[in-house]
Amino acid sequence: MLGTSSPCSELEDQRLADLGKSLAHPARIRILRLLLATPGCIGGDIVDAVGLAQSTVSEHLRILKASGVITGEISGPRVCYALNPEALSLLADFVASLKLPANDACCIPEPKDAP
Amino acid sequence: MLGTSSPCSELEDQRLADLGKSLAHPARIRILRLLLATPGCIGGDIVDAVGLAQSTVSEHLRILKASGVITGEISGPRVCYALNPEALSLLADFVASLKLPANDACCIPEPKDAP
DNA sequence: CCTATATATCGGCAATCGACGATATACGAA
DNA sequence: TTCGTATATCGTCGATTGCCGATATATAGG
Repeated sequence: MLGTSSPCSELEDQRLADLGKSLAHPARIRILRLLLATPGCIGGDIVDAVGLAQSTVSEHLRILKASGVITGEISGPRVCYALNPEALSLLADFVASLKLPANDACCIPEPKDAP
Repeated sequence: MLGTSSPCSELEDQRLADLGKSLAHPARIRILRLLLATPGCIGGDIVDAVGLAQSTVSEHLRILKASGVITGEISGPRVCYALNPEALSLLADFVASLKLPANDACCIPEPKDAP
């Protein structure tokens, strides 16, 4: 039906929501903090730091990786996780746009009702 | 200065996660966009714009209000919703901090001192 | 080869989320 | 007052999430 009607809303809303979801759990925030603070962080240390089961931490890492916020590179028997802050640029820009005075940042959401 | 050294970043992690959760749904992103693009205060128009049931939209508005991202002021028979971008400052600062002098030195510091 | 380590995946369970319709409440207007 | 509009809340349902233990996979080393 609609599909490509909206130039910049539908898809971007979903993408922004995915990025928000990747930040929507304290364990994932903590993981990001650890990656920021640790020069060359690896998984085992993350498990200790967050205090959850290894499988649970692995799942959080999977979510962060899926949203692109972190990268995981196999390095021998371990995996090197690293921040990929560029993935959050879209979210950062959106949040920043909310602080600007009332302007039409992108496009005005249109009612579903079509003429 | 800000905090008290930070014996409990756990609270801040939770606060950041709550803010992230408020952005973790495309309908809520869309509502924020609408509030940004609309000069006046609106209520019922939001329901039309997101295309969900009125009770569902009200729930999303409640979530946004609970996290402080928007404010709702009673204005006659309607409610005037408005952005409160300051509530997102904590999240914005956190995201920005991830981009800073980040650890460019990826990965493990070599297994040099292997036993 | 076999063993130990590190990470990923599977199965299951309780809790939360998102959606809806129905209903309740608050206010202005007639 | 009563009526109509606008928003909030309630009850319920299916889907998803977060957590765990157990197991699978991959690699380094003996």
